Amino acid sequence: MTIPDVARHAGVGQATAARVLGGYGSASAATRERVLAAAAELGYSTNAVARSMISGRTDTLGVVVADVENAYFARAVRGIADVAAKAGLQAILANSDEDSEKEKAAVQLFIERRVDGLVVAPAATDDEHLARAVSAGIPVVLLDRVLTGAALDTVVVDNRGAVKAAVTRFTEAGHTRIAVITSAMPGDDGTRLAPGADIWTTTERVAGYRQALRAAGIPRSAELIRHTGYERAWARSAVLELMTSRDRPTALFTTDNVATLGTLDALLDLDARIPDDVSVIGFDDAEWTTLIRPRLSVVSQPVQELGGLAADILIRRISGAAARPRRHTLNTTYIARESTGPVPARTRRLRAPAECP
Amino acid sequence: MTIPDVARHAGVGQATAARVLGGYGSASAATRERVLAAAAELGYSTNAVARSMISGRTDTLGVVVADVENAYFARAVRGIADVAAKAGLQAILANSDEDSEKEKAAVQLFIERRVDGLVVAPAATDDEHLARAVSAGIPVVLLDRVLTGAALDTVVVDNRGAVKAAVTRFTEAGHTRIAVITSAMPGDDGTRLAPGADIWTTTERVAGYRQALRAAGIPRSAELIRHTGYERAWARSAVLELMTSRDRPTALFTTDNVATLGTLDALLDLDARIPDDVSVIGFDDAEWTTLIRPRLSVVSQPVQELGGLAADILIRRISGAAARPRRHTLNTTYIARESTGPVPARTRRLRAPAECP
DNA sequence: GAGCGCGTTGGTAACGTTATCAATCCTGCC
DNA sequence: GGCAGGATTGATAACGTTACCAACGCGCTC
Repeated sequence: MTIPDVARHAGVGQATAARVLGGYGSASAATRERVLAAAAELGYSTNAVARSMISGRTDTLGVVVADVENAYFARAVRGIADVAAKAGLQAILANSDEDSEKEKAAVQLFIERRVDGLVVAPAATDDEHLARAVSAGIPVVLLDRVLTGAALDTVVVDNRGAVKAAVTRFTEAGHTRIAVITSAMPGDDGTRLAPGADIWTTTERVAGYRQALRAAGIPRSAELIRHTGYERAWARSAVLELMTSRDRPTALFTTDNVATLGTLDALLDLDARIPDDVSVIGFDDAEWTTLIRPRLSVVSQPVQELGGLAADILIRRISGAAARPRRHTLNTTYIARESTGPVPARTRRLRAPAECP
Repeated sequence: MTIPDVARHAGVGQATAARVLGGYGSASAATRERVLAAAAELGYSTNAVARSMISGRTDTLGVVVADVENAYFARAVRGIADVAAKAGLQAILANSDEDSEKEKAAVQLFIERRVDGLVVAPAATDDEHLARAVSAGIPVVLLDRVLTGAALDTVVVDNRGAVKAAVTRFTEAGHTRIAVITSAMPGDDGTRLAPGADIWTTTERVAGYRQALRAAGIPRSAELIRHTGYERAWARSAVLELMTSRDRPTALFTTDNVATLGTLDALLDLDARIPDDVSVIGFDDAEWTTLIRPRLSVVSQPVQELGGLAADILIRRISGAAARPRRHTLNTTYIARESTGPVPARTRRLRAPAECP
């Protein structure tokens, strides 16, 4: 069922039927009614593909995140989809799994689909693929992560400052053995990153940790920085090892969801008492942080707003806003709960559980 | 940059350039090379919109769920997107918020977009909008929920059986005061559903609960069925009220994520000891269920497989499979952890915390 | 040497909409 | 009564690709 069909059935010209059905131009009340009636009778539905063909717009946004299953990205996607829907756009989703090749392939597909805009949480460290999108006339907004050197709108939080402030609470409470656990992919040893695994967010958070230590005059020690990879179980075993080592840390900062989960797994397995044996602060609040005892203190970020703002900027760009791309930094909040305390007088020996293979 | 441009630049006919770039038909190695070189030089990228225009396929799936932010749907969407991506399709996402009007609007949009297939977790109780999609040649697969009377492929778990089995563990342990908490919208009192809020999944789970009671010869009592609405805080206050009432339940079954979260909030606020004061089983395992003490016993469902299977069926339909639509039921697993125990000898009086406004 | 078949090539129609422009109708006014 | 001017109408081009078909050249066979 196409416009010519409806036009014939209503006894009007194609162009007239098209105007009524497309809601543009003018038509008399009488013809409008006849066309609408004919359309209803024939079960006509607009072909958005043909419309996009000529209008040049597809009313879609491409969204590339690491993994929707991750609560952080799920919330961000929700924020994007909500704002997009309000503007009549829909979101097409792609998961990169932090793999820059997958990300590039997804972006290429989005360019071919002629999406109206692109929200990307970049795993890649270069922006060639994104520049291609921009030069194809597709505005791009970066989410969660800055890409240095790329002239793109970017929506982030002040990761470095937030972590510095949080870790400073540790140092002010007297902690000097403070470890940081991330779920970035480790290189040879766990204290360095695998090539290509330098996600901006993680790097910034570790930098904030370093700044806090330096400000407190605490010498840095490499073995307290643990990159554990994107599986919860890997974070668990890294922390298990860390916490049973000689001169173990008395405070842990986890830079993300997965690291936090694995870290708590380990502490539970070790029967470590929080905060008596070890203090913990996590990055990013989750639905379960008030369900555990003690409740987990966290750095909370406005994730859904982050996504919403990204979509908002994109929509403005799509409708022609030409301002210089800039970085938008949203505020984080430190939520003090009960997982932090003073340095234990004597560090109790923790025993790793027997591992079952 | 279009095919005619590339053709001109390469000094070949349009059709020849089109064949090389579209990867169909035949072309000599020499011309292929020339065309590809010209395309690269001009920065040509296929226009998928134009391709869809004539091929009739858009290589997209429409996905309608209640809310991606909900871990259940996030996992399902991930399953769908993975299988789709493997087949060269991308997923367009729409959130219905359990609102059947939003769902219908989203489906209509998807029809206009000419998506190749549709995965829907229906909030609506009729299937008129879905029938429209089918008659427009778009195959539809239902996810998580059955729509009685609709001849559509459906991917679900045996909710009734799973809940019956779980609740039977309560009855076998001697519990007789067993409550069920759902996050369906309540009607006038909390024990009935609001009009239009009868989501199949919830109804089935409550039916399973009823069957288990009947099988154990326990008379049903309406005040033990609580529909609390889709906000965690609402589940909390309902449980607060329930657990401080006379003759309170000694076992709680929560039918979903949100209800489980709110229920645990309430029990924590009441200082209720699990399972000494009250036993708890939840539906659907979450990442935090092993993080709380005692660990939460749950009915676990293969959510990602559910989504993957839905996408799989859809893809088969798209490539022409004509078998009669049927229901696919995946298995759930009961995971026994530590949140269940025998009936307390004497029910300890629980005190509601002072509410702060 | 003519004919046949196959790989290659190019011209052109088609997909279903919106955009453009000219033609027509109607109304109000001088 | 004639005419200006706006509202309404319809024919047709255009978007960029794939589908279709005819034409060409080459090697091979009879």
